[in-house]
Amino acid sequence: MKCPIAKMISSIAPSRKQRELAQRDELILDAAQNILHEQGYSYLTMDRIAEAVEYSKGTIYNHFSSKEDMVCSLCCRSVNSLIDMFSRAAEYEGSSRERFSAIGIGYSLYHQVHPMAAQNVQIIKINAVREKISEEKLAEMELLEQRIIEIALHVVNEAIDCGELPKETTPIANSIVFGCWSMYFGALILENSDIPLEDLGFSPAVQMLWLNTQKFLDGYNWLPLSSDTDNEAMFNKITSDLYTHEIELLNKKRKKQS
Amino acid sequence: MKCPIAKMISSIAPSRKQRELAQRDELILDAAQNILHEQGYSYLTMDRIAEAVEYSKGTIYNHFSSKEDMVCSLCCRSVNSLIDMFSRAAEYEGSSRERFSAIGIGYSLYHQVHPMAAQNVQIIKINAVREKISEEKLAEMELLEQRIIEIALHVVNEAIDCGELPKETTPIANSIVFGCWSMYFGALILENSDIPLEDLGFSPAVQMLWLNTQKFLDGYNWLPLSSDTDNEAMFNKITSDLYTHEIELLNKKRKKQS
DNA sequence: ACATTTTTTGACGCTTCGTCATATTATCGC
DNA sequence: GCGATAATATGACGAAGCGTCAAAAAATGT
Repeated sequence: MKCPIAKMISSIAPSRKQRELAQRDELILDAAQNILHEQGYSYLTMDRIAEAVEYSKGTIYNHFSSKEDMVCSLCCRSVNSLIDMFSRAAEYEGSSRERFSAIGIGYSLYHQVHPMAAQNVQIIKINAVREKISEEKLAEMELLEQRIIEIALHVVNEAIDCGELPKETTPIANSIVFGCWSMYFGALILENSDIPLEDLGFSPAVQMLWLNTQKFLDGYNWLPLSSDTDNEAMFNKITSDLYTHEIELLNKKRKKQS
Repeated sequence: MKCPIAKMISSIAPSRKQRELAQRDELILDAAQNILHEQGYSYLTMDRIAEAVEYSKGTIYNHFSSKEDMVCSLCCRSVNSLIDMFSRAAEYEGSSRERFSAIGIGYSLYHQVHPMAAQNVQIIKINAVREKISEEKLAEMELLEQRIIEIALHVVNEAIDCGELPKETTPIANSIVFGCWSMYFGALILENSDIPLEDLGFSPAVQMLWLNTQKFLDGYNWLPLSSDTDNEAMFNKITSDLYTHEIELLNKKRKKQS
């Protein structure tokens, strides 16, 4: 439960020592991420991390109160990256609907490049795991989640304000964000677990996700409707305008695999 | 890895011994479910289960090759219950859209009554957990999943056949089923993990889920559109026509809690 | 140069999983 | 019924991993 170092880092004036510690935080997280990536979650143990960073286990525990705490920190890094991507998407020049769609594409893309990030999120959503994460880390996570929701919500509200998304009797902004969040999150997990979706007759998840998002937004009458749009062109334009970097990484990955 | 008894049960002629063993299977699962329900997943250990059923640990391992295998079996039971509910929903008299909506309501309802079932599903979707489940059990699970998807898919195809759901250039039946599956599954997990959705400004998940499903189906132009329907009345009618039993259980649960 | 505080270390205790040699029970031929 | 053989049950045990803490080492202050 105790984790003396972590608390120090969060103070305002970053002394040399504090910087060093923050740096080691990252070092440890990098090592963990590596192990996770190369060998999978079952192989991730505190002893192995300690060995990888060449510090003792005790020192690791000065940075992270538990293994779960560490995985949660990895998730925080992921969400931070997502916040970056979402922010870019939210400022994309184009219709409000394009901006919102861009967020979805970003989410898909990020998790294609970092499949193991998805696993981590999945893991820390389990209550039995959550109860082992420190209060502070959970609070940090919640804050980040709040921020990322805010970004999506903001685009929806812009759409309502400019009339591209009709106001209804019930407040819908939250429902739309929640709907997409759950849809993308659910698809991610289903895609990521070894269930052979293709054997069950499904197309690639990303493709269905794109179609479903458009239909979902159509259902809310978010203009312009997908029937008035060349969706494939829109997808490609957004991707190349916003996410060239991610596409490059993805291609590199695919080359490596083959 | 070995689990001699389990294999015997699956043979065709059910002798007295085999019936006894199948019964003990259930006994163990019930005990596990109980512990899970009362004390949570972290408290679920093989020793405790053994103690609860008054058999030794070795005997438990004759029935289930691992703890994860057992949780997966619990999930199989859940999916079987869901298949029952879905089948009822698929035969509901009413429009195809009502039948499909009824499936969604069933899913929501089931997991409201059995929140811990959701946790189990969540857990066995994690790859690090999956790799500890026996091949046979995973195959069983996949078969059940296939059957349940089939039910939903069938309703969609009926809708296409009778013209209530317009055919499009791309095949959409799978996308619709996958879209709902991921949306419900994702919402379930988000709702179930201790994230305070309400603090983030969200309404109850079930409510949003219902709205979002309707909008989603509207997007696909599945007739009759929700704008031409009294959705609340429809929700209530389906619930009382099909799920009185579940509603009763839910009310009992609520009474207990207060 | 010494004292005090901070940080690091890894051996240790504890929990849990899953196994396997042994004990117990059931089955069957006679 | 009875002894032999097969099937099943048992729980002590080894292995692995988490998290702790007293003691060692390093840093800091005087």
